[in-house]
Amino acid sequence: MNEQYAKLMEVFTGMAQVTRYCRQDVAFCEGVTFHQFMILDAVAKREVLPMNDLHGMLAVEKSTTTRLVNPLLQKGLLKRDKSPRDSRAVTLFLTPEGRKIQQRVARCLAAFFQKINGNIPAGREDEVLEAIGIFISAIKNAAAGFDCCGTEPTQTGGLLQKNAITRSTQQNLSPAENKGIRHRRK
Amino acid sequence: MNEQYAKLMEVFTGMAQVTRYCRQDVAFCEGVTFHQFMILDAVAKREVLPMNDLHGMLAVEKSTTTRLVNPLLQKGLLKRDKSPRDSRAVTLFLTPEGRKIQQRVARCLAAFFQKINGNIPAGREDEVLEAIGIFISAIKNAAAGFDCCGTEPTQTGGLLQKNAITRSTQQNLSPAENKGIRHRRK
DNA sequence: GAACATTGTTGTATTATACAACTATATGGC
DNA sequence: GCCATATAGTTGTATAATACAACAATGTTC
Repeated sequence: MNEQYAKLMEVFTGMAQVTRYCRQDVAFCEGVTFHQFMILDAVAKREVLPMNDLHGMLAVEKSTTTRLVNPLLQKGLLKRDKSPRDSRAVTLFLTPEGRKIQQRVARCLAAFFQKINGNIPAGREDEVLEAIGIFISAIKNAAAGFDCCGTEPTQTGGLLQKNAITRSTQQNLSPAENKGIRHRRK
Repeated sequence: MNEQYAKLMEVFTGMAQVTRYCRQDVAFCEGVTFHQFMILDAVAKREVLPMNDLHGMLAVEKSTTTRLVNPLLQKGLLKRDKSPRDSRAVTLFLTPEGRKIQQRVARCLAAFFQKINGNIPAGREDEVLEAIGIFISAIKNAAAGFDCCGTEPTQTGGLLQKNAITRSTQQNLSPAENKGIRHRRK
């Protein structure tokens, strides 16, 4: 059991390292970052993607979705439309330029993936991929509603939302006691 | 091949989601974040950990290491020492409080890990874990020196360092003239 | 001992991200 | 139809993570 713990810890460490490789602010290819490409790819797959679906795919807050999508709009790779069914909702689709970039990056990525595959012992590629899938699902399920120290119910139900636990214990540093009150503007 | 691509893309998406679960700024347990715990754990394992080793473990720049360690020092969970061999170098060790927290969080984490294991089909736990290990190594190897679109040699040799590719949209490179002004101590 | 290399910190800038408050729209009960 | 409430998205604000550059204090080499 203790050994299992050590192994898992190592796995998480490895995942953290790998994750940092796909660094968010670094352009992977064609001027888009890895995560930006994930969005392009998701849109490409669906042709027209409701913004609302993106929150879940990225596992982030809706405001974050907005901000992650913004640079792609600014670059002219994505466009927005109002949903005809619900005029609050927004859908995303690729511009011609966006489609071009998506395809180019996909080709680059395929090369990367091939290199990864080349580093997996021959014949075990499928097995390994399947195992990762299992593992990821296992984590997601374990994470859903898991509350380590009983700090709080945390029944927000989000798939991976574990927020709300004492947002940082950051004390002093910059006092900045301007705990400004929310003023309605306009 | 195209299917392989789709599968890998899905895996990366899943990893991104899972990673965000271990959100960096959110306390996981006992007031420390997941990543902070990784540091505590690393120190606990080695008793005395040279700061310099941490860069690689975390796969970050040295300045980042400094800043990631800082909150743990402030909380009194870690202390620093000068290395006796090299007075530039710093080593880290746990305070009694730090040891206590590390153990407590480790227990929480063990529960989490157990839950994960519980979500893996019975009898396949080891197989799955091994596969992840293989996969992570494969990515690391593939990432080392991989340059998607031939933007540049990028022969910096770091294990996962892929920096230096057009940092964001930043165009105006700082002129080369700031290159030789190194000595002006005190 | 001077030139260079290494370790760590600090200055600066950018991205990712959440939460709260807000706007605009939808929906269900009456 | 009208209100109360719910939902989709945006914006204000704040913080963390992170890199790179420049620096300081040491070590190393010849």
